[in-house]
Amino acid sequence: MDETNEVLRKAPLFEALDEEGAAALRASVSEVRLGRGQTLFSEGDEGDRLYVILSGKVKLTRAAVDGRENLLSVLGPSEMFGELSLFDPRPRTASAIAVTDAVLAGLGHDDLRPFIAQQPQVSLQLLKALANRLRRTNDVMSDLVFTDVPGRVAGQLLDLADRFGKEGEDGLHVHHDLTQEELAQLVGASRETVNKALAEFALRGWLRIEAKAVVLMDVERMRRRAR
Amino acid sequence: MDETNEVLRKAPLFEALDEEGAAALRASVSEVRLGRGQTLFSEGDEGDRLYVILSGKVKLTRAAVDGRENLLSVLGPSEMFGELSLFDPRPRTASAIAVTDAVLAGLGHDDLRPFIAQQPQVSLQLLKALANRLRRTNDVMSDLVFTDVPGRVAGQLLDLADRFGKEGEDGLHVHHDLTQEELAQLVGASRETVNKALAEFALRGWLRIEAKAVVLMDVERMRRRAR
DNA sequence: TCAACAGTGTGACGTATATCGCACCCCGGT
DNA sequence: ACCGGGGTGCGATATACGTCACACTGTTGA
Repeated sequence: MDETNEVLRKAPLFEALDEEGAAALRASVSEVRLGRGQTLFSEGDEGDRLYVILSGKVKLTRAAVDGRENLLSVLGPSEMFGELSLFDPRPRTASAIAVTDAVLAGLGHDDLRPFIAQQPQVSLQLLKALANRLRRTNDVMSDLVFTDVPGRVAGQLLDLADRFGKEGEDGLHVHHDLTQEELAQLVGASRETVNKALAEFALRGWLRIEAKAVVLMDVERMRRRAR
Repeated sequence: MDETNEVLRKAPLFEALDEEGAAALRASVSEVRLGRGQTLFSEGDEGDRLYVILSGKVKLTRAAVDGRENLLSVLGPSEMFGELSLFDPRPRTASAIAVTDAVLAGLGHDDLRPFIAQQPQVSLQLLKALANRLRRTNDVMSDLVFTDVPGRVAGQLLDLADRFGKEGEDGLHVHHDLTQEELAQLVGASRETVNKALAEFALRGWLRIEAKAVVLMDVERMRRRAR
């Protein structure tokens, strides 16, 4: 539970609180452990909990009637999800599935409510988080309209690099933990097209493909290709 | 200024306040009048004001480098926009342009801040509004991925019908005030394709096309076509 | 140790949709 | 009254991408 506190401290929601408040909030946190591929909740479920990722990665997905899937986002440590149901008590509109083994902190609506009422910083922090998410989502939307598949793949890889990238000898290692199928669902394209785009980038020497990871070797060119 | 108060009273942000608070907030409101086609603010501008539409319609647009445009949304009376910059003080990420003559109430960051601190209902209301927007935006994103252009057009018309529709003798009148070009930008498609989709719907007797409006005559079929 | 299977790589083909081209029509301004 | 331009209707052509098909590889686990 020590690393729990460690990561929670960095989560925006807790950062806003004084030591006392943070301790009180932590007390009502429940820990959840998920194995790779395990579902935390599904579209349509009732839900009144918000989660902060302590370790691992989680994907948020939506399914069409015919079974096709679409990834809304992939989240990593210290990131938050499931807040929508707190302010808008309707069934979940996406499923949450662990991409890797993961540990989460779960926080109920009722536990959080008093903090919203008494500590304006908390609501402000939540508002910031939502505003940010909305901006990002709008960006993704514009990309879907304006940019072709290779461009979206490049953009998505750069985004993943920002969040999960580690600088190395031979380039920027992005261990995204996604299959190409999942990457395809994330950019709204078919697995095959994404595969071909990746192959093309590799051929040009812009990146190297590894298992569930890529190594970016020419970030500048990737950036130009994305827009 | 009487109708101003009338519409403001209905706006979610004000609904949450007691009479006293609402009066105080209204006092710091500034009124803005826009002519059709006039720009309120542009992508990249600094901005620390939020707007509530009192009358008329406003579109939020983003432009690609090559000049193509994409409509994020079209908003009508009592709807709010520009809040993102309040919690996340970065330049505006979209332009706001009047689709019809319009009157807006503008509210500065600094005017609103004390209310967020002291009246938790206000932040709660804002959180609800943002959560709702996020859900809608995610819906639109899924549509872009899953649904073909005619489907998206049908869906968008139904959405506009919900917000601007008026039941009439001969069907549900949706006076959206958009050119087909704008409608196309709203669903992320070309003007021509949207035109053909509309023509197809009209041919089947599902709707009638009027100047900057449509009359939905078979909502059920439209709804089935959308998903 | 091998079977089974999930994930990946790549070509052939079909199709939705963008792009281009043009004709028409309505409406507002001179 | 008429001209001009923005908005619309619609066919011909080009193309990016999805779908299908199959072969290859690596990993898991019996």
